[in-house]
Amino acid sequence: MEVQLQIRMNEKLFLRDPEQTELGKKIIRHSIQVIYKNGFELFTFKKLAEDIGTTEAGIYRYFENKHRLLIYITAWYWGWLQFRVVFNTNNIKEPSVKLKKIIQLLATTVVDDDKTIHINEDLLHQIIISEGSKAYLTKHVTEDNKEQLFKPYKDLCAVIADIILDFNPKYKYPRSLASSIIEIAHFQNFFKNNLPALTDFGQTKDELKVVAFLEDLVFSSIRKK
Amino acid sequence: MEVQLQIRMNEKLFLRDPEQTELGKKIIRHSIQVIYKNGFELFTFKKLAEDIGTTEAGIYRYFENKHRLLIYITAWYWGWLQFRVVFNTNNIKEPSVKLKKIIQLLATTVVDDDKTIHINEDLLHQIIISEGSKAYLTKHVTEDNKEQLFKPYKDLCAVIADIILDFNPKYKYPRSLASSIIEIAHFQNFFKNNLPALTDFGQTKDELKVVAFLEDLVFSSIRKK
DNA sequence: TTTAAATGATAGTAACACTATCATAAACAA
DNA sequence: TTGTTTATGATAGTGTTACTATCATTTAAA
Repeated sequence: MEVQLQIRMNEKLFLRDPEQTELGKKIIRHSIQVIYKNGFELFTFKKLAEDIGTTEAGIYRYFENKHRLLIYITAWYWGWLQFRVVFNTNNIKEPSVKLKKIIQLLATTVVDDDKTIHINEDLLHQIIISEGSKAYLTKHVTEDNKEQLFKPYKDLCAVIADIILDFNPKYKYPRSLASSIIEIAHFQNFFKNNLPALTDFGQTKDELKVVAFLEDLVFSSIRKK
Repeated sequence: MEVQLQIRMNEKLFLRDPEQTELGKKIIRHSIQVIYKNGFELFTFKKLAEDIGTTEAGIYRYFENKHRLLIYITAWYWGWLQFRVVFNTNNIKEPSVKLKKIIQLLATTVVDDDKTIHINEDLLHQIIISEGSKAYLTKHVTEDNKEQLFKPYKDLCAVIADIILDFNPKYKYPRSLASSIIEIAHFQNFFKNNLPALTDFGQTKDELKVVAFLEDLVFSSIRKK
């Protein structure tokens, strides 16, 4: 039996649903590669079109602009990550074990997931680390938020916050801690590879050090005092 | 007696030193306003030139491009913040008191500093929160880093890490914790105002809640166990 | 007072971020 | 089968952005 994972996306993110057509799926797959290669600032629909072998106009039929496409792929990532969190913490009773699992999922390299053929999850993870925050660090974040574009991020955050409360119902900052874990996981990963002086991990490529730092931080904070 | 604060900037950041001329100082002052108003993506040298009453070519004589200008003003901010940290923790013996002071400096609204006439520190602080990370989240971060463009950030981080070690010499992640404090202070502030579901601070504009969260996080982690 | 440096004014180019139009190919319905 | 949507391809065009270049003029330093 083969299981295919499909993540339902907010319809306001696109003009035409990219999951429904071949070209649409190509746009998603190739956009991840082209953003990874160029960085989001130098990423253009023209480059993407050339990579796919279509024209700019073709892309514009699916996405209003490159920023919406970025929100789309980040939203997809958050939805996918939430699935993995729920899946991997299922049947675990101990909230501490769940939290450790989550930290590991957040902070370590993604292994390409066969359940989604047209998305390279490892590249996507790298993009989220260096470009993800640009999805919401804009002047129009409030309007975008009203359209629920960041719901997958907020949902994931809520799931983690609930587990934190499960561990210690008296902890006062479950959501702030949840969003901080997510952001730190990405930032420390970026710093480790690009600005190592901002970390204690040196040039060692060992992601487990980020995990150890996060575990220490989280469990120190939420332990019952 | 009047004290003027001048922060020595890396010469690679500019083509002509903006501190040395009237137009240069106008570029810095107005760029903060125009970036604040438009956000960095929609900020252009043309808009800045119009705001100042000069021409695009005039700006290009000082800065290679808008990204270098962003690095310049973020670097200035880190330099200024380090000065404030050192100044405000001077003569304090207790590292815990120092750390609380630092958290407060990082997480609360800046009061405009009269020692630098041509810079509005409150606006600058707002820009750092929403645009600051874009200075290094690029494909060319490694080359920029080789030119020492992020030294002020790294220096500030080192100062904070030293105080953390002073509090607990056995703590294993002083630099990662320092950079995390800085980033969380900004992100939680941004989330509080724009994506409140990612925090526990609701729509209350009370910055002291971010301070309380950070203090709890930091002192839980670094206390001697 | 001479000379150099900084600024202003203007023009120009390649790329980017779109919008519009029309032809064709594939899918689907009568 | 034919007729009709629907998706795609191909091409063109517009306004803006991100620069570079040139030359005249004003301001500051020697």
